[in-house]
Amino acid sequence: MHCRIDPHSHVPPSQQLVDAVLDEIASGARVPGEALPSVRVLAAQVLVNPNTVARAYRDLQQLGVAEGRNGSGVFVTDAGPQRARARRQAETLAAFRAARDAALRAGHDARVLADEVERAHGTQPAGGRR
Amino acid sequence: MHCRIDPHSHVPPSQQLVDAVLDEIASGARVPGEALPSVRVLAAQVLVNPNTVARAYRDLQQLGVAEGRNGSGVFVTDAGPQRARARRQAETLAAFRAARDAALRAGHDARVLADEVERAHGTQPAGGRR
Amino acid sequence: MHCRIDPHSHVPPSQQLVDAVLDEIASGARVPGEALPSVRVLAAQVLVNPNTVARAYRDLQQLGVAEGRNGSGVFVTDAGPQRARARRQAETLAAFRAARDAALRAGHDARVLADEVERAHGTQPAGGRR
Amino acid sequence: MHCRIDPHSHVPPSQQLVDAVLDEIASGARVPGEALPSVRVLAAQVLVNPNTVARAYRDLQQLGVAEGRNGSGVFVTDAGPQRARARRQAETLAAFRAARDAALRAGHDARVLADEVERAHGTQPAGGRR
DNA sequence: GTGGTCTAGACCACA
DNA sequence: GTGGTCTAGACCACC
Repeated sequence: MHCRIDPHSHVPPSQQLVDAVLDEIASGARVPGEALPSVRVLAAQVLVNPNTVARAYRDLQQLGVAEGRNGSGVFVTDAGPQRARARRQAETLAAFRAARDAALRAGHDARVLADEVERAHGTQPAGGRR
Repeated sequence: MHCRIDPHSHVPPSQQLVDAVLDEIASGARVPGEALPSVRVLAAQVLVNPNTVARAYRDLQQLGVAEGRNGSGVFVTDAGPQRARARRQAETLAAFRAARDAALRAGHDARVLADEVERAHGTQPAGGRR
Repeated sequence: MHCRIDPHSHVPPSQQLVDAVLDEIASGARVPGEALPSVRVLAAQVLVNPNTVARAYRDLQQLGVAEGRNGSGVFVTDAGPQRARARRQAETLAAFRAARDAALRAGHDARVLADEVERAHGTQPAGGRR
Repeated sequence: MHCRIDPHSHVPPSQQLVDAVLDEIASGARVPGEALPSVRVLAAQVLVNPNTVARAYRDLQQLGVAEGRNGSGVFVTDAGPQRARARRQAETLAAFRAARDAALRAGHDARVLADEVERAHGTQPAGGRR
């Protein structure tokens, strides 16, 4: 899991985790039937409380992209990749438009912003993971 | 003040107010020496508690963008427009980049995103207000 | 009236005015029977609302150092100088000790502070007005 | 936390708390990484509303002297002692000079005031805590 | 348990 | 009328 949790962000850590896992599933980095990292392992890795990870996993199950099996862990569902992709694409597009509007409203030039996107294209491959 | 407070957003209402006022000052819709809406009036207008508006105004003063004059109101400072512009431009650019990265990571095409920016150029004039 | 009202101070403007007038009476710059500046004149001079001056004058009368006569103004009482002196000396000494304690607590050197007092002696004559 | 909140003072309780905490950090009584008393505990201790303490802690964070960690408490930052010292020394020196001027203006003798400082030297050690 | 924010209502001082 | 602060009690998310 290549992600950094920003405790100063307004979006709560548990949701940052959900988004990160959705990204991994959507990008194919996690395939159906594959297990997610254990709660305590992931908690140690991203430096948050295990309860926070547990909550994120619960949310992922509620979204239908993951399922908990007895006591053996949490696994990506068959429908996971599709749902994750749909959800993340819709979310990020909406967020992108909102950020674009705010930036234009603040006086940024549309050409400069478009250039920010084009330039990032090489640096940040579309389907890759961070 | 043309703004809507979204109580479901993760960003707290008081900060939404701060951002809205910064936008107005940055865009020139409020000029130095001009009074902001009174706490009570704005509170009634955006349907939040007066304390929430008071907190936003307090933050604006702390940013050096507005100053409260004892019993007569809160006014835009001389340095207000400059500081508001600088702050909003930095904030929105950072948010734009973050949203761009998230969108690319979710699989959106860079050319499509760039097009989103270009197309919005006419609809959303750079210096305009919402 | 040589005084500046600081609207950013925690001590309210009306009390700053009271202190300034007490200083003048205590120092002998205003003698018994002498009229204080009219409310509106003083208000214009120190850039505060006439109500604020009126309140200060009311407080001065309540302290017994000034008395309002019919409609002709507010005048220094016979006991004014004595009371003003007593009050200001007690107040300023207490404030001085408190400021001294806070400064020492913050790590300032007592010798340096004492020097601040000695050096000011020439600059700031003891019985003078600012 | 050895402090008394004076509800009759013109300086608001939340700022009295800020000053008290700054004093503690500046004096070394609280070291970087150390937690401040919890909002609720301190509120009970000094007999103010928890919101008042929360506001003081918020101000301390905004000064860069403390940082809130999400659910575990508020902690002194690495730069805390340095910033607290700088701020308190500047504040108390300014207040000392103002009190000195007022005392001189009220007729106190400079030598007596200087003596007040010297005499307190033994009683009130420079780096000590109250 | 922790802090962070909001709502609601009050008081104060100034204009 | 204005802003500024406090109190009181609630909700949320994290530890």
